[in-house]
Amino acid sequence: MAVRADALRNRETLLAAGRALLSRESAEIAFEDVAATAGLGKGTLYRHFPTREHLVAALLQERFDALTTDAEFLLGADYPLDAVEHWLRTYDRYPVSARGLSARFGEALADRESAVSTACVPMKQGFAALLARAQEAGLARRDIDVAELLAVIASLPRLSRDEDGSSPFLDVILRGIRA
Amino acid sequence: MAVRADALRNRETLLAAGRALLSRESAEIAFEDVAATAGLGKGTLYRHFPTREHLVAALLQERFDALTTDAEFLLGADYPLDAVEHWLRTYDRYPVSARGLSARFGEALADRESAVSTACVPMKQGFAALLARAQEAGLARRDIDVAELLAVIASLPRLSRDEDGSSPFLDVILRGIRA
DNA sequence: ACCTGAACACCGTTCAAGT
DNA sequence: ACCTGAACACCGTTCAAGT
Repeated sequence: MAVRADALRNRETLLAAGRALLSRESAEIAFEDVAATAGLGKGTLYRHFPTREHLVAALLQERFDALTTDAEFLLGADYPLDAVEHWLRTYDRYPVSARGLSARFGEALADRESAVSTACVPMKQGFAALLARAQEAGLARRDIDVAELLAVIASLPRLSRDEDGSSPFLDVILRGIRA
Repeated sequence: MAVRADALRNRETLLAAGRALLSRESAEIAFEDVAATAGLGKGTLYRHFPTREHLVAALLQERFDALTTDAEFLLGADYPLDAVEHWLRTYDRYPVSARGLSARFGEALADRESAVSTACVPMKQGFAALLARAQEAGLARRDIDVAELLAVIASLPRLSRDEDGSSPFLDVILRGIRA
């Protein structure tokens, strides 16, 4: 049950390499290259992260956690709908950047089986609570699937981005959510 | 300048093979397999379709054409906003199905350089005209990027689909479009 | 003018051998 | 218990030789 020190260190090295690759290339990452950049064997990479999805999930974990905290905090806000919109803007602005990553993210969020999907369950629940409050106040529509909403926003084409990193199309969606 | 008969026939065979592959597999298509299924050499495939995008564009052409015709027809409708919504529902329901295809489609639509993008210029223009009419009537918002709107709808997660093939999330977007 | 398929390269994945 | 890298497989792409 004890985790060897070198195993832990390797895991960190792999994550660092993954982070570097994801932020550099706008396109796709050669999974193999993560191992190479980390200076480790391919087998080690596969041992720690069975699929590239698992690596992505681990990399996004911090962001998920931050967003979960945000949601919990906003639960105490005065205006439920404002809280929902504020959270979604933050969510959208989060530089899931790195092109392919956001697309993959969107697909994964909608697919309940995926590694990323389970990694962000708390975040989803946090936002669902926020939304529920707005719905109960009669401010938001009830026919909204949280997973789909988040997936759509995550995969908003990253082309037309404003300077602050937000997507102009988000306004259309926010407006569509209101009751 | 004259096209050889066998070249034309091969092109059709390749398209048929591509169609078959795209409708069967829910996931991705091995580009190579298109040539194999068609019973032709890889070189022939590459001659006709330099990238898999070009093949996809050719396959989608009929649909684009049909949608362009729809848009032209609806330009004569009585209620501009209804016309816009009707057209978008048809667009959404079009079984661009085959999983990966719709995602690829969404990305391509947003990317002006892509082969798919140029293939659907008339369709985009047709819809843009419909939308402009609704905007002039004060029924639709003006801050809408046509390419982005179509790209988003095309990449709506294909998971939660109603029986008729439409996405429930489309309602959120339609509502968000209204002035 | 077009077609073919061998040949090369790249990348994902596994696993026997090592520590 | 974990790491390594050779080895295999698959697929994309090119191109010299053929018709």
